[in-house]
Amino acid sequence: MPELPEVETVMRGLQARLEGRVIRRAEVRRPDLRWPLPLNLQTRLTGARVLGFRRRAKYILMRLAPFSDDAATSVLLHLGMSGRMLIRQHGSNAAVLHEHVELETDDGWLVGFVDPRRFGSIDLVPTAAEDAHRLLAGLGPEPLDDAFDANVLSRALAGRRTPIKAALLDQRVVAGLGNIYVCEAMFRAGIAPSRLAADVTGAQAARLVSEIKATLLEAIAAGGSSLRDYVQPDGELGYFQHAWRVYGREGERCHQCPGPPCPGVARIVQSGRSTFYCPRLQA
DNA sequence: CAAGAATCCTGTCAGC
DNA sequence: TGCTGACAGGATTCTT
Repeated sequence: MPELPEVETVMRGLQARLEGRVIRRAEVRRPDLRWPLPLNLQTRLTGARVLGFRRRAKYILMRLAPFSDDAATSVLLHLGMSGRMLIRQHGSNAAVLHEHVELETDDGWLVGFVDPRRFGSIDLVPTAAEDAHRLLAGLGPEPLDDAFDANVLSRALAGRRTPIKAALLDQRVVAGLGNIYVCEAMFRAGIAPSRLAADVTGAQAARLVSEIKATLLEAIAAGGSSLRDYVQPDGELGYFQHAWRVYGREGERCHQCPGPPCPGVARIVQSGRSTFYCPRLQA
């Protein structure tokens, strides 16, 4: 479930294992994921030292030290719907299904990119111009940045005749939210998902901003605290249990309705995707 | 232009 | 059990 908090947790796990290491061996096992992979990906990875990581929206950027004659390059990675990173020690391993890329570090660890649905992507980008990459250039503000505030959100929503749910999923409005965290943040902010973006008031935008930040921060904290070095015993990196208040809870009580019992979490479909919400608390 | 649908792909689960 | 259809955490591209 790679939305922003999961991607952040995956990135921290990669950082702990890869930062400062040299990639002794790289294996790119297919020519494409969502898009064609760079023809020189395997070559560029092999022998490269990993300098550091950063996250932008749901993308992970891994900076590589320059080879003698070229500019510093970053690997741009997106997990799509089903992408996972797998970390394990060299040796004693059966083949993993759908492991499309595998790295081996100079201290004997294997880092695998596993993605059954292949909606993920990997590209190379000059480190000096990471944000100019076509996949990053159009992204809206980072939700956890101070620059993402009520005014910024209000301006982004102004005039949009689309449901607030769809607007918050639009990565040009705010970058990093997905279906789960949008549902959770709207529930916490008491905003009905079908309300038109343009009709969200300034006060409601402020409430949304603060609940988006709180929801994401809590999830990141849960990921960091529930994983040892961000790796679970099975080697899966960065995924964790989290108790959603409404997501996936159709028919259950929301536990926040005052007075009479909650009528139950409702599920509707908006632009082809499930929305979970409390019909009484969200207006 | 904006908004919604269709699309890429595989795995899982409910229902028969 | 095996089959079928619905659905899944994303985001671009195609239609209206």
